[in-house]
Amino acid sequence: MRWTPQRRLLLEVLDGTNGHVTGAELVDRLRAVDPATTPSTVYRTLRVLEEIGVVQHAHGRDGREEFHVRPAEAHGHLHCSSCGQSWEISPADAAATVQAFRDRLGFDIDLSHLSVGGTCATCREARTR
Amino acid sequence: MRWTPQRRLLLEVLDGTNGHVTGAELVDRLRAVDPATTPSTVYRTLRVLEEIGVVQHAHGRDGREEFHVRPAEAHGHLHCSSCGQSWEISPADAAATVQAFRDRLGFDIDLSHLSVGGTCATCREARTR
DNA sequence: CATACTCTTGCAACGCGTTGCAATAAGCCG
DNA sequence: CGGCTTATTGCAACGCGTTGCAAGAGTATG
Repeated sequence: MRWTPQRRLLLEVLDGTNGHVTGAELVDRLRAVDPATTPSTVYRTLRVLEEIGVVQHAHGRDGREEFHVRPAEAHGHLHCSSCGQSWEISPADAAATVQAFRDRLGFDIDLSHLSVGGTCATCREARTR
Repeated sequence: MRWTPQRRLLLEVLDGTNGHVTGAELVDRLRAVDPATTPSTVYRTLRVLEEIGVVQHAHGRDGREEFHVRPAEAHGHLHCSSCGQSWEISPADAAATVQAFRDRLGFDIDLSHLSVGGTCATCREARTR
């Protein structure tokens, strides 16, 4: 792995980011610092960073990429299709599900890539009221 | 809702489809019948069909759209990132998960849009062996 | 320090899906 | 049947992400 200016910059920007970012957002922030930034380089670098565990990505409800920086633990995400908010699924909450799929179907869920759509408690109450 | 030739054609092609199709595949099949087919019309029509329950869509592991035709029941999908195969999650298997999220987080999972990545039993065994 | 090896970059083009807008054509009503 | 309203279409352009390829720049080596 080579230590290039572009990668240095991407890591800097990622450090200034907490939580989730889409690919496009990252490109924008990078361009704000270095207008010469190229999307292909950014996305390629993100893939490399994912391989070595610096970021993880999943897909939002619309299929767009969302990157999660330096995750303490693998965890999935919840997206409310009504209010648009999103939350992390705590490892504790996910564990039972992961276990259930492993036991019943032998399928090993990739938690880091898990993105679940639906309706959050608040929106559901607001709707049924 | 208007009954146009384009919609008629799309429904015909959907009828000749079992299981899952990506948007691009549909456009290709439609073009094979009518070369004048326009992507925007196809995707717009698919959205309409989804609203009235004829199809449902989720996103594959790469974020691309996958349409499911005339689903008997809402159900999620499992995608193996190793062999690329995909399976339906039976309502029975999904029920416990849906219930768990509702109970613990108040979150109401949209099963029809659920797409879970991971490693299938076969691939996992092949790998650990 | 110069050299070679090969990993990275930028470019240009592509693929999938979406959107705004003007033109078209369904379906309704007299 | 003919005209009217408005849903639908096609076009063109855009947004996000990917890929092939040749040029460029890290890094290790002598």
